[in-house]
Amino acid sequence: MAKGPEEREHIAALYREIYRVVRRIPVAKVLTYGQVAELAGRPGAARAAGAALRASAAESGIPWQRVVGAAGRGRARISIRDPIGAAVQRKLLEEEGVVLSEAGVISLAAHGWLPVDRS
DNA sequence: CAGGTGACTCTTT
DNA sequence: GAAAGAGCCACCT
Repeated sequence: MAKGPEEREHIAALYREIYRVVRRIPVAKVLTYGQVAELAGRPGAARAAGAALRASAAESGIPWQRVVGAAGRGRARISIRDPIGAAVQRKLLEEEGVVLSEAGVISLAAHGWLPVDRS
């Protein structure tokens, strides 16, 4: 494939934007991967948002636990496949006040973050 | 370089 | 409402 320097910088810029968006999510609020991608200026790149967050898990200062998968109907749910990782995210969210059902489902009406409403 | 994978999402069965 | 299909983007082999 041989990615050119331009394309690589483009992707690096996308990651930086994704991290910027995630860092702005308030405590006890969540965004879906799709919303993060959209706010980062790349609608449709939800999967890329997931990859970016996976890579950022090791870094500090990024509240990755506040990004979840869209489940439709104003609902979202933990989307990490690995049971251990999912448990970690659940714990982090509960510690900051996010309410999750036993199946890991979160109400966006209660915890969904609307950037325009940031007061 | 091509094919497989997944922390995605929406539509249709 | 779960399961399957089809798009999507970047990563890894």
